[in-house]
Amino acid sequence: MGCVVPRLTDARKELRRAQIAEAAVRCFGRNGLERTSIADITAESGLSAGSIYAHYRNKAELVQAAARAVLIKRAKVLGDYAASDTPPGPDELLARLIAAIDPAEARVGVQTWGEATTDPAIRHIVVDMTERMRAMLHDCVTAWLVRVENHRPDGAGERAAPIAHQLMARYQAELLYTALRSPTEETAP
Amino acid sequence: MGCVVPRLTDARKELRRAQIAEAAVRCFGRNGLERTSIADITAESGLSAGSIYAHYRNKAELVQAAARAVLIKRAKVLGDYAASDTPPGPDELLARLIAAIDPAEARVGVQTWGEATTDPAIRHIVVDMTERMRAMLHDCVTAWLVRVENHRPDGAGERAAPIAHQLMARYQAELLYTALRSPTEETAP
DNA sequence: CCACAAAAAGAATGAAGGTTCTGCTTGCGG
DNA sequence: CCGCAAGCAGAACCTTCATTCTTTTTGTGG
Repeated sequence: MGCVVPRLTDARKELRRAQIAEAAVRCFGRNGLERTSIADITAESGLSAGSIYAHYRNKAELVQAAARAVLIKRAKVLGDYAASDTPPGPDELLARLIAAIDPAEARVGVQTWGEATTDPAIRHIVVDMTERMRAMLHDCVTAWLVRVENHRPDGAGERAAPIAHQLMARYQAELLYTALRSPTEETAP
Repeated sequence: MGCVVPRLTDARKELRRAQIAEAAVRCFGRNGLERTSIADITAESGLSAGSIYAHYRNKAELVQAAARAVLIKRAKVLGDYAASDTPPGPDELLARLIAAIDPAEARVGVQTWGEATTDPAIRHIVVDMTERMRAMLHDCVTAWLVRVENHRPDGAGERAAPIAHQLMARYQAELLYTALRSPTEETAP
């Protein structure tokens, strides 16, 4: 008895989902969340509409997946610095984060902000990841404070908060500027 | 001979355009740029579809008008402080600007950022207004520098630039947070 | 007052695109 | 090797608007 077999292993399934999500991110970055049709993603991913709907219930879920993918990738960059044993100072940290911004992903990121203003699911994702990133920034700054200013670990946390807040603001502003700079022209020799 | 007469005077026409644009801003703030149909604006403004199309060539133009309206209003608030003869310091200035943020308009503002990533017309409006606001911020800070630090006017401009840049970043971040905070619930006693 | 054209209303149109449906393909347990 | 269900492709469907067209209203110059 029992099922004859599920055809795609979980890992394969996740791979397909990722493949679709990545194609979606490229499309979104090029044409925007709403101006991207399923047909566009179909063309970009090489899969068919039916296949896409086998992996995502609807377009909204795809948008959420794309948003998550972009934000997670961004958080990962920050995580590397946070885990580093030689934490860079705030300005240096910001500079590195800015240098790591990918224009296409910045565009999708800003688009998700717009979407988050009305879509609760997206908003949750954005707010959640923003808080997570600010926490990592906070950890980073705290570590730096302890190293450079020889702060006691307990006092450093409090001092780090406004700095982390400001870093986040400046980083987000830079994301916005990057997204607005050269939105279409990118394939120049 | 000659035309019998144009029925609406220019002032009246401009009033209608504003009426429509304001209704559009309300709708956009509630449901987002793309999820707002002409029918929605029809209901909100009390006018008919035909009438709207008599004042705006298409929806894209309406979106542009809404974006302009929101940004101009924002710039006006800043302009008042810039024109003031007792310029507030950067932190005070920022606090006042933040206090003047209207949640609904913040939402539309953020939505236009998202749209600007792919729509050249909107991008132009957003970039243009952003630069204008930064310039006003710069003037504000310069005036304050001259007053408080007794800077020579020539040196003050250079010193003001990074401060204005940072203020802008923090202001925009605050706009984003406001837009993400309580996006739907607003009509509570 | 009248006539006339602008302006408004609202139904009609048509296209676009998300979702579903119908078979064909395929890889794996037996 | 065989068969079956999952994957997949792609056409079909159907809703949802943006936009246009037709008709009615309205305000003003003469």
